Amino acid sequence: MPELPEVETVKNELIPHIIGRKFTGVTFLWEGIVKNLPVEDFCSRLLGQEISGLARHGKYLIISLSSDDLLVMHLKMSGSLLISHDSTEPPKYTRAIIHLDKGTDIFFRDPRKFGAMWLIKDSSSVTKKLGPEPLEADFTPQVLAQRLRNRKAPIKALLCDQSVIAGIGNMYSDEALFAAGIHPLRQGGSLSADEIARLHQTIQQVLRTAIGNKGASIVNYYRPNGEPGKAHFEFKVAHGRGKTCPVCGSPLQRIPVRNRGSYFCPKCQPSL
DNA sequence: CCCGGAACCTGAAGGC
DNA sequence: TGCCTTCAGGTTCCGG
Repeated sequence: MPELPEVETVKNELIPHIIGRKFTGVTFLWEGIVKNLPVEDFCSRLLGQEISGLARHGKYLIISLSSDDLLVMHLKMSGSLLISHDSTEPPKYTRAIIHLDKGTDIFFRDPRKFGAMWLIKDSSSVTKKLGPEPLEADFTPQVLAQRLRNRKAPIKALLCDQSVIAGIGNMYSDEALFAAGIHPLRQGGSLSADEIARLHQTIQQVLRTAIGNKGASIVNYYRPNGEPGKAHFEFKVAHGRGKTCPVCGSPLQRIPVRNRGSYFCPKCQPSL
């Protein structure tokens, strides 16, 4: 599932292949992937434009174009962006093929059809709803404390809320909470300053390690070259169905939080 | 504003 | 073998 480390990897590995390239067309295998305008308009506006930049905001990818258009993409749960250099056949579940000059294609593969693309003029419609970037210098323990203050929702749900912090999802929230020894159902506002400092540190550590491992490929995530990431090999609890705690050996527990499977160690992450 | 649950999707895996 | 249920989950929308 693409979260911040996966989207960051896609961005980094896509950049050398697409910067300076021009759009020569788009082939749709499922038109529902474009959300905010008819696909005909989408295609005609892209045609001939040159890609000048690629940035990540939270889990969003934003491609800047030679006009003032921005091509925004979200991989949601099961999306991949795969580079093809020689007009190879698109893999199963490819929903759109973005054709660039010099023989480069990008396959937007997405088995569950949650992925999305928008063509917009102003990135603020995307960025204004996002909280701070957890790996930026301005994300301090004090900022985290302020975002959690007086919140009654489970800390697990708040970590996954993009307006609280940008880029964290189900896997990395479970990993960060385990590393910090905090129970996923603790109310956000009940965390002590010590716990917030620990959580701030483990959020950054977990995300940085995963970026170093090029993301986690549990299901449906691939790097642009088609290879899987390796971050999931270092997961302690995330997706740990039927497993035991690597620290104390207790059986991991699974509870739904906001209808999302949350794995944790009942001994290392006590509820009070 | 805050919180929780449903809906959108489809394939994999496990139970019987 | 085959059917049924559960699990996977990012985001948005809706009701309280």
